[in-house]
Amino acid sequence: MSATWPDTMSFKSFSQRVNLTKSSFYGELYAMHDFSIRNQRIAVKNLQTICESTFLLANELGFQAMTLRQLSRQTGMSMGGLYAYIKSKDDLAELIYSFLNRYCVEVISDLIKDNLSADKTLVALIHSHLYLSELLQPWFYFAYMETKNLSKAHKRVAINSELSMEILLFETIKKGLDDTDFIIKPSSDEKAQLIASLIKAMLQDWYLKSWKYKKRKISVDNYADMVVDMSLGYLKRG
Amino acid sequence: MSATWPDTMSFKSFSQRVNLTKSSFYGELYAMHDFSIRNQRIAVKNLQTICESTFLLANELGFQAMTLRQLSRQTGMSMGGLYAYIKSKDDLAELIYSFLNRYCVEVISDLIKDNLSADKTLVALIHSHLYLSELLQPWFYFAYMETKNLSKAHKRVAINSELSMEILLFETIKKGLDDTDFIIKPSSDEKAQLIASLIKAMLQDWYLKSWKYKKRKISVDNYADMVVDMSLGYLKRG
DNA sequence: GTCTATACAACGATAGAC
DNA sequence: GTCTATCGTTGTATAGAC
Repeated sequence: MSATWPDTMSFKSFSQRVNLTKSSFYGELYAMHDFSIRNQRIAVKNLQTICESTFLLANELGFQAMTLRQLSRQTGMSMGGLYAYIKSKDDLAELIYSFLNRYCVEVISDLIKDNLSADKTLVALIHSHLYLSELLQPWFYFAYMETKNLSKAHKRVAINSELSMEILLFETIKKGLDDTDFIIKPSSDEKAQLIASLIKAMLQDWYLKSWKYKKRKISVDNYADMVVDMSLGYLKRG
Repeated sequence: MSATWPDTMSFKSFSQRVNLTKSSFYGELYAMHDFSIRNQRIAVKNLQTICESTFLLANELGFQAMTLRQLSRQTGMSMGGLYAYIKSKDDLAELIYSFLNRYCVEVISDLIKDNLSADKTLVALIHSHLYLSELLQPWFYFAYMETKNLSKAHKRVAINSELSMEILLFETIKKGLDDTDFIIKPSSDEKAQLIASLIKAMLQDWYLKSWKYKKRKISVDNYADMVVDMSLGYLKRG
């Protein structure tokens, strides 16, 4: 996750570059928070079980409706065992949310370092957001649906990070207008911002309705192409 | 809600046509379900209070997290008083969901009776969906976010009605391709369906992120124009 | 038609054994 | 590091007075 991004990005090449394996991913989660469990091998394995069970239950019933007794049954751990990893039920939601946030910021900020032209940056932003949400679909879905359950402080972070992708899109569109890569008539910041919002709505639908797209056998690459076509089509046409 | 729709539809003209007043709306809700309360005037007033309080709490905390004690406080009614209107907490969610569903089917089916050209139908579908969700924003938001809390039977209804708007869009796009109003290259049903999904994602963002658009002072008419431009732009360009 | 008072199940959380 | 047993709280729901 360091060299510049290639001009055409596929899900396959993205996955290879990010190189997200379960053990490295949950290893980072373990490293971030300081858990009372000292044995890393055991802790990482249990963290994975806890997170995946939470997604299974929360994405079916909602996080609030999910009880810790259900989670205990699903993970095969006891209530006491669970509480070795989480301070409270709310803490579990915040653990998941803040790790995802930190992880994504890392990947995306790595992406935009390269100083590409506006249209290439826009394409790269669309692709990488879709690919990242494809790799971490349950995490993205959970973060979107369960923001309500976060504490006030975390809620503010959630809203900011929700907006940061939109700001990136917006600034790229503005850059494209300045460089006359893009045309909007009549041109205005409000309009550029609205386009950014609409692009983000399309990006979010990929992980919010993933069951639908899987069922229709639409690949993330197909989806990305269509979003790019609609966005750039509009921006290049004027 | 009977005559044909005008060629250009604004939120104002839509509102006048649908003529949705609180008393008529909650009157219909009272008529649909049979409540034990015989005094219609009292019942309609209380139903409005209950629904609006539910939206206030559920859209802030989530429906599951909202307790009936909180709802009792918010409505100014006692627990016993509430239970004169609902059989259970889940019943409340289903009451809200199924009434919204019935109401929307009525309005939308009324709309597509007119046999307009594909592009006019598409514009009409986009406008009327946005306007309806603007008039009933808390209802739409609730229905989207709280589908998880419905019973299995209601969940299936929810998914079907979620798809029905998409099917309408899809069939309109296909009609436009047959009539060569629209161009997609290479043309395929999969692609037409994907466009329908993306349009719906943009429509949903209007009521899911309404706080954001209100804050930016973007009117539903502005939003509708942009969605139409992006959709028709793509479909007319090929 | 609405209230107060209460039943009782289920929840999150913890202490202490192992 | 994990389990069992248990605490206190809070939730949904109802019975009976008014």
